[in-house]
Amino acid sequence: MQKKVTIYDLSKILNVSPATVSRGLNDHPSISAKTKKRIALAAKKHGYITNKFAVNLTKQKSNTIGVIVPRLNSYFMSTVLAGMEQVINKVGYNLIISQSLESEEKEKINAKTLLNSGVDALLVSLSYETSNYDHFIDYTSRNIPLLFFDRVLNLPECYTVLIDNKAAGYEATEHLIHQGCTNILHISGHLKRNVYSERFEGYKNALQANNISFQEANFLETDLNPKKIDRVMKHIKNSTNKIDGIFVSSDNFAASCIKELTKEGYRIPEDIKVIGFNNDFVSEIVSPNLSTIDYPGFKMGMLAGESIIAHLNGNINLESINAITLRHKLIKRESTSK
Amino acid sequence: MQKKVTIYDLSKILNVSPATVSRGLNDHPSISAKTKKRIALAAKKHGYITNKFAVNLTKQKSNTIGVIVPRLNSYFMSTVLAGMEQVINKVGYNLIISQSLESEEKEKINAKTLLNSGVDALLVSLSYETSNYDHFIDYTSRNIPLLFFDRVLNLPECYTVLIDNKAAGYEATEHLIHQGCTNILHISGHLKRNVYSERFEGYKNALQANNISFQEANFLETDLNPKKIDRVMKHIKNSTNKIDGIFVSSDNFAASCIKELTKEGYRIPEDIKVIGFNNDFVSEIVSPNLSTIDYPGFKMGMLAGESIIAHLNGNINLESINAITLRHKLIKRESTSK
DNA sequence: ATGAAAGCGCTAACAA
DNA sequence: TTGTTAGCGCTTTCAT
Repeated sequence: MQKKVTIYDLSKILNVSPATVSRGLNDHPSISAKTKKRIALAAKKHGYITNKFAVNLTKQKSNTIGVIVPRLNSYFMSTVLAGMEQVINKVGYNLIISQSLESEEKEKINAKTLLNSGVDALLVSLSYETSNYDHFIDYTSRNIPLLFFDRVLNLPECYTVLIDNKAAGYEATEHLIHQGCTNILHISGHLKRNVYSERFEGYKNALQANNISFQEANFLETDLNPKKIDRVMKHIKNSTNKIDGIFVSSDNFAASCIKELTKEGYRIPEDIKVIGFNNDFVSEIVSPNLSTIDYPGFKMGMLAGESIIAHLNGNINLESINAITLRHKLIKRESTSK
Repeated sequence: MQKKVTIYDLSKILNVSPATVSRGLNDHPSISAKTKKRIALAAKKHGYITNKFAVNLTKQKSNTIGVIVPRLNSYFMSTVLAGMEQVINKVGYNLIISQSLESEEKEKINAKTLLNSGVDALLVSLSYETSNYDHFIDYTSRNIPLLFFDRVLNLPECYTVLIDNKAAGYEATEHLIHQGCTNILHISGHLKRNVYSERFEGYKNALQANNISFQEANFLETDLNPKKIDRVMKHIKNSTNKIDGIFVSSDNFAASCIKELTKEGYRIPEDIKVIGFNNDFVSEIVSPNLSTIDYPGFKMGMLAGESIIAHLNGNINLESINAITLRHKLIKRESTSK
C-alpha cells in the first residue's frame, strides 16, 4: 500500500506553502510559471493525486450527476444513457446511475441515496408506479437541479425532455388508417405514465379524426413484457370484429406480436398491419420489417445532459423552461404496407 | 435555498455534543435509546441529511464503485450493468458508470477520472484497442480492488469474471458440423480481445477435431457493426468454396446476416446455417430463429458485483482467485436445423 | 508571488 | 453514556 501523498508533503518537499501548491496545481494566475512547473514536476514524481473527498467537502459539490431510470437493460434506455454519458463526461462530470426496477419504493430510496451522496443534479425517468412527487422535493428545496426525461411528471415546475407522444401516437394510428385499417387494436403500457397515456390520446384522436369510433375492446393496457404475449394473442383471436391493425407502444412487443401472429397463420401485413414504437434494432430484423416511430434516444440523452450542464454552469436557467420536445419520425416499413 | 443543517446545529439544539449526535445518527451502541430517539427526531424535524463529503473525507472511502465498459448501448452490456447495479445498490453502494467507446485513450482518461473521484473499486470490460495495463497500476499500487469482466486482460494478476469462450466457440462450431456443415465461415470481432480470439480458437479446434482443415479465407475479423454487413456479403458471394455454415461472434450481426442472406436468395438453414453468440432478444425474433450461445450477462454482472463487494467487506480475497468462469449454453434453433 | 490560518462536516481516540 | 479534540486534505481570504 503506497502511502498517499498530499499537498502538504509536496509543500515540504518544495519548501513552499500548501496554499502555493494548491494554487499551482489548479493553475492559479498568481503563481509564477517557474513555481508551477516545479510543483507539477514534484506532483508527477511522487504520484500525487488530488483527494476529491477534500475538494468536495470544501467546495460542496461533487461533479457528479445522478440518474434514475426504470431499468438499465432496455435498448432505448441504454441508448439514452450512452448519450448522457458522452456529453457529461466530456465536461468532467461523472454519472451515478441507478435503476428503480419500476418500483416507486426503490425510486424513493435511490433518490434519497443520490441526494445523500451529494450529486450536483438529478436526471430521472419515472417508474411505472410512481405517482407522487414527494421524494423529489428534497432536491428542489435544496436547489439541486432536477430534470425529467421520457417518463415525466405532469407538473408545471418540472423541467422535462421528451418527444410529443400524442402527435407520434396520432401519426402511427393515422398511418394504419391510411393503409386501410379500420379496426385497430392499441397495445399500451401503463396509462399512469405520460408516454403511454399520450400515445393513447393520439390514437383516439386519430380514430376520431377519421370517423372511426373508439372501441374499449380495442385497447389493451399491458406491461409490454414480450413474455406475456399470450394474453394479447387470445384477445386478438377472440375479438368479435376482426382486427386489421395493431399499434404497439414498444418495438420489442410489436416484434413478438408479429412473430406470434405469423406462427398462428396470420399474414402480416395482408391480414393485420402492425406498427411499433421506438425504432429499436429489432424493428429492422423482424420479418416483415416493422414500421415504427423513430424515437431519438441518444439525442434525448445528450440533450438532457447538455441542459443540466448548461444549467449548472449558469449558462441557461432551467426554471424558465418547462419542456424540450424532440423531433420524432414515422418510419414506414413492410409491416404496414398495402 | 434552505440552509443546510449540520450535526453541530443539532448538538446545539439538543444540548449534547456533536459526537453524541454523530453516534446517535449512526446507531452507535453506547448511546442510550432515549438520546437516540431525541436525535433522530430533531434530525428529521430540521431536515438534516448527512454530508457524505465529510464522511468520505474522514473515512477515505466513498461507497462508490467505478465501472468502465466499451459502450452502454449494447444489449449484453446493459444486461450486465443491470445485474451489477442490483447487487451493489442493495448493500448501499453506488455505481459510477463510464464508457470507453472502444478507445484506449478514453479508457485511460476514465480510469484516471474514476481513480480521482475516489471509487472504492473498479470494474472493467476492455475496449477493442486496449493493449496495455499501465492505466490500471495506479489502482493496484493503491490497493484499490480491480476486477475485469467479459473482455479481460490475459495477466495472472488480473481477477476476472467471464465465460469459457473457447469452449463456447468450440460447441457452436461443432454444432454446425454436426448439422452437416463442412465449409464454415467465422465472423469474429477484433482478435485483440480475449472473447473473440478464444472463440476463434474454439472454432479452429472444433474444425481440427472433426478433420476439417482451417481456411484463412473462412475467417473474417470485423468490428461486428451491423451497418458494415456489405463486406461480409461480398465475401460470402465471392468465396470459391460454397459456404454452408456461419459462426458469428454476435447475435446482432448474425441476425443482420440472416436478413441480408435471405434477401439475396439464400435459404437459411437449407443453404447456409447460422449460429450467433449471446442469446440476445433479437435471436428469438429473427426468422428463422437464431441458434446461439446463451451468455449469462445478468448473472455475470451480479457475480462481478458480489465478488467486489465481498472483497471490500473482507469476506473473500480476490487475490487468491484468478478467474470465475460462468456456465454458457448452446441454444439450438431453426437457423441451424437440418 | 507567496504564506498563514480558518473552515468545510464528520468520525474516533481518548477522557471523563 | 457522553464530551473534547484532533484530524481527514483541500481551498480561500487576508496578510505580507
